Amino acid sequence: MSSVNKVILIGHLGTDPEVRHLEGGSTVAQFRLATNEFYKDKQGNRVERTEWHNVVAWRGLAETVEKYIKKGQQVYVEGKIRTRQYQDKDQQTRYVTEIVADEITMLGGGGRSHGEQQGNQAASQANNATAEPNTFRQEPELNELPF
Amino acid sequence: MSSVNKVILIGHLGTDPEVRHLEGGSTVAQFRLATNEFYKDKQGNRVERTEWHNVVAWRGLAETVEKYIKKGQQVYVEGKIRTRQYQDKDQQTRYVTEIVADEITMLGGGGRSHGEQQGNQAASQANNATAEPNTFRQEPELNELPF
Amino acid sequence: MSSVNKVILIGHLGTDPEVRHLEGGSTVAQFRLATNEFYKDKQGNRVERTEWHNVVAWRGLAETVEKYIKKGQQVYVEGKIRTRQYQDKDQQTRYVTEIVADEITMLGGGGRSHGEQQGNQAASQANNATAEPNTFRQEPELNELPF
Amino acid sequence: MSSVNKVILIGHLGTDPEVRHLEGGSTVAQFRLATNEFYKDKQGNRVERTEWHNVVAWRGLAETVEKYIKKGQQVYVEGKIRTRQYQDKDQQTRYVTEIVADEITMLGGGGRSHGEQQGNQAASQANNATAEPNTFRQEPELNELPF
DNA sequence: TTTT
DNA sequence: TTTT
Repeated sequence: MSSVNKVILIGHLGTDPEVRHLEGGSTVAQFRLATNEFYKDKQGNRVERTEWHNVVAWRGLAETVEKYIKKGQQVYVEGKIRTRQYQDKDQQTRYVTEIVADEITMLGGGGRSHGEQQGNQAASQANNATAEPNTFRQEPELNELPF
Repeated sequence: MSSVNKVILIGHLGTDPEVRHLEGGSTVAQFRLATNEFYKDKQGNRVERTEWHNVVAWRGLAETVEKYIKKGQQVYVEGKIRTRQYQDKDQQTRYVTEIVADEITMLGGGGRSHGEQQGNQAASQANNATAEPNTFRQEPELNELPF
Repeated sequence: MSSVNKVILIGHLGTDPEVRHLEGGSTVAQFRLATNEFYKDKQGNRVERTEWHNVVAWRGLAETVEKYIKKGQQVYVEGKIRTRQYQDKDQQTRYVTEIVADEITMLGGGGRSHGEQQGNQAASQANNATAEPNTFRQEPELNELPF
Repeated sequence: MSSVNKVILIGHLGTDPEVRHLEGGSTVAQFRLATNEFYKDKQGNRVERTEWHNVVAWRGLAETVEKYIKKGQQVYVEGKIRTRQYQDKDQQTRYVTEIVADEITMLGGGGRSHGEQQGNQAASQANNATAEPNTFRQEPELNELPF
């Protein structure tokens, strides 16, 4: 206890979010977010490496992702790391590490692709009244790990 | 480009660090760090969930980890997320997500176990002169992903 | 818009928190938190510098601070920077920068001073059920800047 | 000791950076960075509040700021809080709180104003080889507080 | 496998 | 003094 598990990412979405509406009424949105780093290999060559993060958003935040966040967009994501296990098709235990988002902010001024500007305005209205436009926060709530 | 990949953890080590001295002269230290969260399940019962993070430190930071960080200790870790793939014993591709540490700080005032206070003093001397005692930073350097 | 203003501090309280119960029913708690850095001056001497942060907590978080956080304790504080102005006794405009806390976590295992261990247990019960014991979060709410 | 003092900001520059080249050869760059928050006042009206941060960058990071960062640009800033005192014109002690930057990343894809895209490419070459293009890091060094 |  |  007395622990902290915090992740801060700024990157671009590799695909449109996948959204599922669960039987209990919850919504889950998932997308892959790319961050990049550059380093020199042993030969002194400059190499780019892309890290792909599995971002998951729940409930209200998932619904906002569904409406306003698109492939290619640059976003700020704040959340926590969670590794969960599942059985693959051969019944072997596999692990996947995800970033469970608490807050997602659209960066870059928007307006880059079709309808995005409208999206942002709508987002402002849909959003929690105390948050900034283009910033979406997960309401603190039960966190049931329903996978 | 223009991306951010940052992780901040506070937790306790589940085991002593494993340290390897590579043929090229580099040192790598790895340990598992526990963070805990509490939530209510659908029946309203309070459930604790432990997240285990794979922390990796390189070079000077690894050597400091080897000397001063022990099982059970509470530490602050700042770093970045990196997922790498490897072949398991059945030649299947597997993925593991790690936290590559840039900075590790001992918390809790030390003195909890044998020789720790001495350890901290030695650490201050071993450490980068501009950093705080008990705070260890990775020198920015080539980052060759040698796994 | 689309902005981020986030502060993460780990330090020790310089004094017991000052708590005020406002006429509207709100509670405010304030304390000074010390962080330390070490650097070399131009003569190569090692110098320690203490930074004192003005931390402010509101409502439920303030009440928790009042009950469980004491002078000397090591805490993790997450929040945002806010500079506000006021008139000093000579009617001159002065500025003070504060950290408005969203989350406070007790570090170091507690038990260092009188009754602290009991305090932590009580804290677990008083706390938001989905949070960790020893971690206290501000409920997202109207943020009226009543100073 | 064992402390953390970390600030993460995403905002827009209110003015072009002011850059000074000190007699000792050091360079300092300063700019004001705006972050915004929205809240409801007691009457339920939605109010915007802008927080202005004093950002300071030193040495190589200052030179990069001088070359590539302009008024209006959206940037990510990582650094630490520092409050310093000075004597005002009436010989009264005044305090100012600043964010001493360790890392500055240009956001928003650039290309918004004249020559910015070229600027980014030049920046990549000027920059530390292991960092990302558009991300500029302070080299860890003596930190002499020369104000 | 940690911690309280 | 920024941005949408």
